[in-house]
Amino acid sequence: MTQTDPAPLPADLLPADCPVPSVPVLGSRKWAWRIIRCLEDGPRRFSELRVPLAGITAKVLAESLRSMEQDGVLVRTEFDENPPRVEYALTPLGRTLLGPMDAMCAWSRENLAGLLAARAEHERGH
Amino acid sequence: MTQTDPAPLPADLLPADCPVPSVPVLGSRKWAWRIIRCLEDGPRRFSELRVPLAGITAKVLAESLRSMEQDGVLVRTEFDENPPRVEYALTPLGRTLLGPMDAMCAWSRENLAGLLAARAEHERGH
DNA sequence: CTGTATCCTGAAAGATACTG
DNA sequence: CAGTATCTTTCAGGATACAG
Repeated sequence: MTQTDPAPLPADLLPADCPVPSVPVLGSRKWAWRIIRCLEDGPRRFSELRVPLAGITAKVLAESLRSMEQDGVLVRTEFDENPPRVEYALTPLGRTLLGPMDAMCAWSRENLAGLLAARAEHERGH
Repeated sequence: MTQTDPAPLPADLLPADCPVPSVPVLGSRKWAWRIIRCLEDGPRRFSELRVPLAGITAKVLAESLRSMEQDGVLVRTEFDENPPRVEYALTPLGRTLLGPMDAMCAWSRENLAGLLAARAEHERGH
């Protein structure tokens, strides 16, 4: 930073192209990615989400949904009925995530097998 | 899990219903995203990486690099010199990540301010 | 049905000291 | 220079029980 390096990697290299260390909303929240996918085709109820998100607990699902609601990528709508009914839907902002996600999903589909193979190879060798 | 799950898949990698639950390599590793960015323009030495990755410890950087090497997205090259010199570079596979990452970075640039505002709003009001 | 309230675990990260 | 070795911390996630 205050040093005089011959050919250093500038400390501001990252902010120029990548403002954040990881992807907001999707980083550091295990289920966020899949939750968004499950809402892609329309609003879903709490219990509806639990089916495709096999294994998720109510607690974690509720936490994830609340967090994502605070980020503005989905909205929670509570209907005054009995039994209670709550729906979650992507916001317009949330929908803008789908494009970038598609790119990442395509990459994963194409390279997941190779990744697993590479890791297995390394584990055998050492 | 105490459940009797008939198909125990790598829960962090393989989807139940959605394409990909999270991004391999980039998910669940805080610094991976930025490390790849730092290698985008060419090989870098260990100490060179520590500059733009301000705050990362040697331990975490080494761990992250090892992990990513095992995934096959980067290679570690050790030169037999004194003082020791080691370079890290993206593999062709690693380079294929840059495209999808660009899409995500663009999204972040465009929406980060809005996200922070939305969260701040939620924390203030409710 | 849609959650909360607790308690617990585990993996990644950070702090610090040391080494070939 | 390029790491390793420990130790501690942190916090998302999971198990379970309970509630409006």
